[in-house]
Amino acid sequence: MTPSSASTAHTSNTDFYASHDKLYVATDCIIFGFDDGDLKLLIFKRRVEPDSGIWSLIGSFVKIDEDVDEAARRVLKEITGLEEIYMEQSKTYGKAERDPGHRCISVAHYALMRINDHDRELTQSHGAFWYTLQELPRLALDHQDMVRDALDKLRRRARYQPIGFELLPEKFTIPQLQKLYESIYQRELDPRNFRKKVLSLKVLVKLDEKDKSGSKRGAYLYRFDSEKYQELLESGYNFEI
Amino acid sequence: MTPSSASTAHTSNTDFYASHDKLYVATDCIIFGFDDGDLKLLIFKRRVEPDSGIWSLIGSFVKIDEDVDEAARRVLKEITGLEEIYMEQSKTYGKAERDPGHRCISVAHYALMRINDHDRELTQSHGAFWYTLQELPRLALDHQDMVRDALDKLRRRARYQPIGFELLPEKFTIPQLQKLYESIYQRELDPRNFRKKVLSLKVLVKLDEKDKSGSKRGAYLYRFDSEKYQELLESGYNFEI
DNA sequence: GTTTTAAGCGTTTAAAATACGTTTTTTATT
DNA sequence: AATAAAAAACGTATTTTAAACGCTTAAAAC
Repeated sequence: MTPSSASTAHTSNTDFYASHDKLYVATDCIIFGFDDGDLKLLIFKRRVEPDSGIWSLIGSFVKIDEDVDEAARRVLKEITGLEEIYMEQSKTYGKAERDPGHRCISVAHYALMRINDHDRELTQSHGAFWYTLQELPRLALDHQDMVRDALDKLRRRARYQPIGFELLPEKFTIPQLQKLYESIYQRELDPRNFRKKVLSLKVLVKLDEKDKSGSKRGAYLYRFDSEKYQELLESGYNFEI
Repeated sequence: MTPSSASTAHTSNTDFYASHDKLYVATDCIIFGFDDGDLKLLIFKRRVEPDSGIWSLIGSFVKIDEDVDEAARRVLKEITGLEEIYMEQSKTYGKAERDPGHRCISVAHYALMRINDHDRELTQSHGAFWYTLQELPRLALDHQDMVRDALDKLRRRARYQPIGFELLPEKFTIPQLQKLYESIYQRELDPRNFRKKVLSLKVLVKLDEKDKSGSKRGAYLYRFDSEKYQELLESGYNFEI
């Protein structure tokens, strides 16, 4: 009855496991999106009792034959209809008392997605809505901590991996990209220095189109060149923004 | 029967949980130590069947009423006899097939400790030994991945948090500190620039003692001033090495 | 006393970050 | 039709930080 992973335990005493038929494992998703110049979070208003009306992250139990990250992808698909979403494991929340009444460990994941991409009706039919970080209501359980920690990880990772592009449409302008980084780091950046910096990374391709929605003059559209980025990585380059 | 954390699931369909009485949660510890100029890892040779003789990380099941990080601390104490060890959650390993035969999710933690501090007899009585990263034998299950990922996280974190000091004795010399960073990053550093950099951080206190073990001339001992570090942090300073 | 070795202090050069000026393109206004 | 307004795009100067390298010092070994 000793599973071979737990066989790594240096004690072979596993009899406390007799009562372990009540340990649940779940996953909760911190879903980030960028729209209207603001970083937003997709949260969910429960419609069923108990706790109907309380905002929380979207989650689910992990099935017995399912990878934990697969469970997170399943949740994302159910709520957004999308399969190819950038996702990272954030942190596992394992306090014995974090969920009153039951022992449940949650493996949080954060996801980055383009808000326009997904089926707005589907999310609304689930009672899910986008909130800016400023407007965010109080969340259930330790979900507040989950958001804080995920944001922290997102900020750190965005500095050395080009994950920002996951939040923008395929084609975007430099000023749009700047607004994204400003909303992630919650501080203003100098437009001239920002432009210089991102163009020096050599992973953006300038297109012949302009986007006129943001200004009179319009700004050139760019796209992220992931092949070029891979090449650069392989030649020992390190991205940093 | 719906736990309220999983109540964050937007689906109330929880009947797949019927078979969940066989989902185990464990923790495995990646224990780093620094000795003799080298970064080392404490690993464990199983003495009992099955898998006797296979090297692996040290781990244990999480008890039903125990915080996950508490479980990791318990493991650390059992194997080293120490309670106050620096520890961070690393990552959760949740592939359904990671442990042949049983469904077991493992929440890995990495720990940093001073090798001389701990009870060598205790570790040896558990069949645990220190190995350098170069000498590391093949490990059981996905423990190889756990080591790689933990090392990656350690490297990233060591750049912006003064965690290196957890691996050194209370009093240490600048050249010792340099060797530590060299062994973490696996590359040589210029001693003159390194000295300049760490002293500019203003968190080391020079003592009136010298350590003569490393050279004829001897090098001044320093200690890390954690109060000063906290002060600096609060005044918006950010440590970076 | 001379050699050897690492510690400790310093300077020079290169690169990166920051601050800020100017021109360009287009729409709106008079 | 001329002009003002606003953001985009490009450029330069300054400051800060990182990298490269020289020299002196202290103490043991010969």
